Amino acid sequence: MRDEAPRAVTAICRALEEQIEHGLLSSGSKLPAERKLSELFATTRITLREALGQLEAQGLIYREERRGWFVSPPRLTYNPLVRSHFHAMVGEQGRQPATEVLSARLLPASAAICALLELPALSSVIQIRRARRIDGRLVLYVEHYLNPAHFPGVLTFDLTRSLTELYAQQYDIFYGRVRFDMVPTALHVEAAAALKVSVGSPALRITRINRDQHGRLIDCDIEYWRHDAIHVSVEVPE
Amino acid sequence: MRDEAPRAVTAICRALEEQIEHGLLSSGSKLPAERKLSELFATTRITLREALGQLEAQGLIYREERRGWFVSPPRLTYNPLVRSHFHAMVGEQGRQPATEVLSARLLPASAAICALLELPALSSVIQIRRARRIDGRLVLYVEHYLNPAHFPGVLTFDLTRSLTELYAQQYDIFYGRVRFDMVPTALHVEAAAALKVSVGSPALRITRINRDQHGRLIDCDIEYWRHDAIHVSVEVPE
DNA sequence: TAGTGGTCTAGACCACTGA
DNA sequence: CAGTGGTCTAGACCACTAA
Repeated sequence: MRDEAPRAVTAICRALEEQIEHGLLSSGSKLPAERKLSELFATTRITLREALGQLEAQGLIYREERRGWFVSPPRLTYNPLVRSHFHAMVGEQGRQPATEVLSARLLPASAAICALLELPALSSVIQIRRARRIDGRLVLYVEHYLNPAHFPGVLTFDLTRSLTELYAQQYDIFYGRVRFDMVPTALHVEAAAALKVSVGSPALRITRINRDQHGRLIDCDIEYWRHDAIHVSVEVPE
Repeated sequence: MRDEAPRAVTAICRALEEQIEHGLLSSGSKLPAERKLSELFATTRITLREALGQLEAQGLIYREERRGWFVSPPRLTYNPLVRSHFHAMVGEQGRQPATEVLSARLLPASAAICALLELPALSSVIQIRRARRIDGRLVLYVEHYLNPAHFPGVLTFDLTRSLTELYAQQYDIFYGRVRFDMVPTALHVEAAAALKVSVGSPALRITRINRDQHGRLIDCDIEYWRHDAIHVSVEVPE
């Protein structure tokens, strides 16, 4: 049943795993070129890339589009039960956060967004698209959709900040009930482009639907995390 | 920047997605042979398999080792905050659960298990390995590790049942605090063999560390879910 | 036993990155 | 501009599944 075939792909994976574990290839460092590696392991690039793909699936290495393969840094711990935001969470774990705004505008809500925010047909929503980094590495692509009724003039503020803080300081709005939905999936074209990785890379999609202190639906986020950058932790009390 | 290249792989993905969405290929049905498909799309098997791999990453299709490709059924909703167990959860969602025991025995605890259960060095633990199905499809491989001090004679019972119920009925032990850790990763050799899929298939690993009503660490589970079979949902109260 | 998926070879061209 | 990754071709053999 188990045959432990000494497949070429398996052998390459083992060799690279071992080098990484023992710190010969340290977190964030770049692997040699694919052609170099395929020569080193006496195989073809196709076979070598299959091995790299498996290590990527495991979350041990990752790639940046056209730049090569790198050793994955440790995962960020994400606790949905703790009210926090990206910058605080990353900082608390001793890492460097960064945010860039890709676009921010009012647009017609798609049917899916209308459903999430319980808006009537043909509503407008404020969409904010952002990309976020940890220690310089792009790890998260987010689309925020805000109910414009609650956030007049929000597009005039600095949107690289935490929205949580902005809501509190400018609108006296705080998060109340929140619903999280997490689905392992792959990056679509837009998310892949924003994170500078190839379409179809594995990802964890986290959808958040947020209510405020009065129980009103105020906004929702659709987050795409690189699958190797995150670790979700939930502590359930008695 | 965006170039929307009409790549062969992308075109194949689009075509198959469209057929699946419109129900021409229904949930659970088998795709034609790879050679047939590569002929149909006028390309090589390598290229075709790249496209299938992307659809697999998205969770739209899955494969069974050496049996072919199938359209993925809907995901099971998994809510860590709701105390339930596999059979109840699956049944409530209108699906057919099934469990098989792969092995059950007392063995020396690995260092990792000692740490999770806070056992002294060189302890023994009870290991139960099981595979679980939804509507006939293998979706979950689990390793349970029980502190033997709390469960004398547990190996003599029927272990295809829910352990939650067994603990309650035979030992008056109920779950108290529970800690969940969820990590997107790939299936290792044992898990892949149990689920009859290829090593390195994407998966969601959920580690549960369970305490009883007295706050004692009683057991832990290491679950490997097929990544396209699950959808984690968490509702956070105010 | 026929057909299928799993694996591998040995190349090729292009677009882009980084020096 | 050299080198790299992204993509693709056109085959091959083997082990296993299903009839």
